Amino acid sequence: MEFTLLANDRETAARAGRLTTGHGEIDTPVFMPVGTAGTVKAVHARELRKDIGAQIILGNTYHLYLRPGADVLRAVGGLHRFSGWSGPILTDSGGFQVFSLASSRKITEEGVTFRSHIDGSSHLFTPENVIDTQRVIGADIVMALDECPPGQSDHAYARESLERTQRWLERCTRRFDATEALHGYPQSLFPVVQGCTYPDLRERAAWHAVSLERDGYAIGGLAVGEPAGVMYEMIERVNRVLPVDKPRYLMGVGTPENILEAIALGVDMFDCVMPTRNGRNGMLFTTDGVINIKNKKWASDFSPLDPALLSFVDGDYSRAYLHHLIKAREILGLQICSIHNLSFYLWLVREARERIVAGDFAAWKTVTLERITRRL
RNA sequence: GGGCAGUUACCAGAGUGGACAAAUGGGGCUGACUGUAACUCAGCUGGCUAAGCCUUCGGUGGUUCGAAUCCAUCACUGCCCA
Repeated sequence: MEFTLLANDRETAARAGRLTTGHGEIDTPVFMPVGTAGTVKAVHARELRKDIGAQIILGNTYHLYLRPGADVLRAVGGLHRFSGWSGPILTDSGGFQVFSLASSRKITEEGVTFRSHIDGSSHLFTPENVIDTQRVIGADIVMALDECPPGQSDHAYARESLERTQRWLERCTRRFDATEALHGYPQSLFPVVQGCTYPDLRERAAWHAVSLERDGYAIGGLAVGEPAGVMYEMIERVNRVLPVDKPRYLMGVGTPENILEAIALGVDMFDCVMPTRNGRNGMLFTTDGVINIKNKKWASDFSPLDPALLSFVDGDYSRAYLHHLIKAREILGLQICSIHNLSFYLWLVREARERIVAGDFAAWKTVTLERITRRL
């Protein structure tokens, strides 16, 4: 996997680059729609590719391992073929589920034992078998198994957790380097830098990750309850250590504001469920501000979803019609909201990239944030 | 004309002597959602000079210490029979 830096912003640490994978090129900064269970919820692969312009999407090892299972994915030849998405894929290791499914898992040195949220059965995820599963899934970028601790963890636990995550990372790296891609194209392993909100731990984690010399590096364990300012500080600290010539991936973040701020700090890759989940819950991100489409005030507003017409749904459907669909719990409403919000997120990072290249990113960011964070 | 059932907050609809400003749903209003157990979740939804008070359960008049709940009567609605 290759990463080429094309431009650096003058005032901030923002940069524009290009990442080359076995399934095509990715312009950075990039936003990666989340497709946990082998589908970006409510969105066709064709829409992702053609209408939304997604360049890479996510999958999740934990969810795909439980269902459909490794046997099916091995038999079909990987997730690309299975899902009909022919672009690059990144899979999370299940590390986030250590956080989000905290009530049904147990951490040991060996790995994490989950109680399946589907049928209650127990499954041990180790650094080694998580790599093996991701080989089967065939993601272009695979993530190391990590623990994502809660934002308010104390230093003692944060350190204990980090050190275990580091040992897991070394095991992941050994397994990854000892195995080969199964489906005829290369894969890359990204370490995840943890350390909660403690600068010393973050820096130590970053140095450790860098020492393993991978194709890119992820920053995890943020936006899990800590204030945004603390998150930015952690990103800045870590990015001072990460090599400039490798892509940096901020996992699971975030709001449009979080993303622009993180781009300014030198982050290249993002993913977040916010555009899709919040969309399904009736929240629309637009270039004019945020809309709660459930509100009655949209019932007779026949204007486009977004005046900037970021995707075909924006002009084809009115706010009133979408209000109706969501109130009537029609499935099309979920599709429209998801397509629109993803289009908005992709527009946001694409525009950021152009501004970095053009040299006026900082000024554009200020004006844009003021506009898009209004509540309509 | 006769019989039966009913009339409760924006709508539907529980409640059938005190714990009732009145269950529950819908609707409405807020808020949340950040590597997805989420088309989900939480709060509010009679009025006010607001930890208290006031006015409500078709209208009126009773019974009772006390009535949305019991009685009488009037009005209206639905169904059935003629």
